Amino acid sequence: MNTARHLVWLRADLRINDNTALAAACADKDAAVACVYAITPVQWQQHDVAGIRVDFELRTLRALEKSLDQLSIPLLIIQTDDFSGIPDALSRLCEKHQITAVHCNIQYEVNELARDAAVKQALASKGVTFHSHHDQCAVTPGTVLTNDGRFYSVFTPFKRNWLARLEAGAIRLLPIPIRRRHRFAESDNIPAAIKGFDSHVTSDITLSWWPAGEEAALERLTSFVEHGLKRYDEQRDFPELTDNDGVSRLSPYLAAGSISARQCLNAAFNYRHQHGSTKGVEQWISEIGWRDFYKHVMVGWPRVCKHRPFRLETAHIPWRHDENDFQRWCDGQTGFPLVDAAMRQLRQTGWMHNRLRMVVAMFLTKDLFIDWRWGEKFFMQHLIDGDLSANNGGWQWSASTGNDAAPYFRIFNPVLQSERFDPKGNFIREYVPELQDIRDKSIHQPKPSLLSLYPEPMVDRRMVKDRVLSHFRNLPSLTA
DNA sequence: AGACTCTTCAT
DNA sequence: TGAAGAGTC
Ligand SMILES: Cc1cc2nc3c(=O)[nH]c(=O)nc-3n(C[C@H](O)[C@H](O)[C@H](O)COP(=O)(O)OP(=O)(O)OC[C@H]3O[C@@H](n4cnc5c(N)ncnc54)[C@H](O)[C@@H]3O)c2cc1C
Repeated sequence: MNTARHLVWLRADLRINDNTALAAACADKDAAVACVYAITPVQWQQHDVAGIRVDFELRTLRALEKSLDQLSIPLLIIQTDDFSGIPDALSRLCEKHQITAVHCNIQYEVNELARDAAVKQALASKGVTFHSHHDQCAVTPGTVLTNDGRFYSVFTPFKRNWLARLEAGAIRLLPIPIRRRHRFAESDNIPAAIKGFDSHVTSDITLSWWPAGEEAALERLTSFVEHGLKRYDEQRDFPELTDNDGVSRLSPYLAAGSISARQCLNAAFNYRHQHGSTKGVEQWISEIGWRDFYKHVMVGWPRVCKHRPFRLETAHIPWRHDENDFQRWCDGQTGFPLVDAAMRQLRQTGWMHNRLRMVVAMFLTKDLFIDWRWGEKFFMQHLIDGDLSANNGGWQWSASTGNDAAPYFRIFNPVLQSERFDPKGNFIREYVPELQDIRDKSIHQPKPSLLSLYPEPMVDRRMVKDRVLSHFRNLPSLTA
């Protein structure tokens, strides 16, 4: 008798726990199942995927291959330059192995949706069915709507509705599928590296901060829930507490899909059930809410995928395109210690603390008045957790071009932010060795010195607010 | 998820 | 002299 053969196309869901597409493909206990992953270097280049993110993903795949093997599910690899080659590559794969159904979890970005539509069509012409599942968000985009049936553009009411939906029923995590009885292929080799995507981060930091795979993700979650969750609200704004579980550092695992947002929420809800609610738990649940929120916004307003501002009236703001100033920001040579420490953290570790992402993004877009899209791109090129919706959301928040963004007149002062959130200068000293010997408060704004290698502040903050106001003050109000 | 200035009122 | 609150952007 012929057993059914199903394919799971893995993308941003590199796990066997709580994976909707994988579970669907395995629902038929007798079906033989294979997974496939597509390497698309030219597309990645166009999407500014960071080398360290590719490296992380390849390492994740190696761990995943082992756990899939336990289920008697091979992991296949296809490679095409960009998305346009995928319909053909998948069709041929299905033909070769007589696969009749392909499952995947939806990615909501514009290019990814177009890619999937083309794949569906190509497969249909070969008699192969294509099933795309909602999986990435804790609550499915399009199902959290305002009373008049529109997507929320403001977080607070969104969150109220979103949370009510989650709390209405228990979160049910999908189990690991049972082992297959039949196997129709062997796993392909997973390349150790992809040309053009070298990680900019040293291997010792990579190994200590970013162990890859599902198990590593679950360990990170467990450690954070145990040590950080309760006091998250008090610790989350202090970058120096990162190594003490001040924040979860789960973002790369969520971006690669080594862990699901549902698994994270489930852990938080369980903790709340056992130990009672704290501000910390509620705040962290809220952060997972932001992740869902920005994905929902992207579905409701796809223009944010296309370098366009959410607030259309800000489309013609004459942002500066000054290469030299931009380069100093990229290099962490602005002369503002906290900004520079943050940018160097990004380059040294592939990650940056949330408070600092806001500080450096606000500095680039407001103090330097440089185009937020330049910063968005640079972040994508260096972040291990680079994610279009969260990154775009964060940049448009900072630039005041987004939905529910920072009001244009509410500009961070990087020196005050430094005094408040790195009071002892511990974080600055960790990443800016030139300032290592400054032990007192002056580290937030070092006195200019001819002997110092550290640069003087690159901008006179007294003119910053006037410039921003002059461009934002008289914007027409457009809606769409 | 701010910063700044000005006023008031208690030392 | 400065803490606290209000108003402004
Ligand atoms: C300018 C800017 C750019 C950003 N770019 C990205 C990005 O490319 N990828 C990314 O995952 N996050 C991005 N963020 C959001 C946030 O900074 C990171 O998710 C967070 O710092 C990751 O650290 P963590 O896992 O320890 O977070 P935690 O504080 O432990 O939060 C848990 C999880 O909640 C989610 N989350 C938290 N805050 C946000 C947020 N503001 N928006 C969306 N999701 C959030 C993340 O998935 C995170 O892993 C950006 C923020 C800003 C201001």
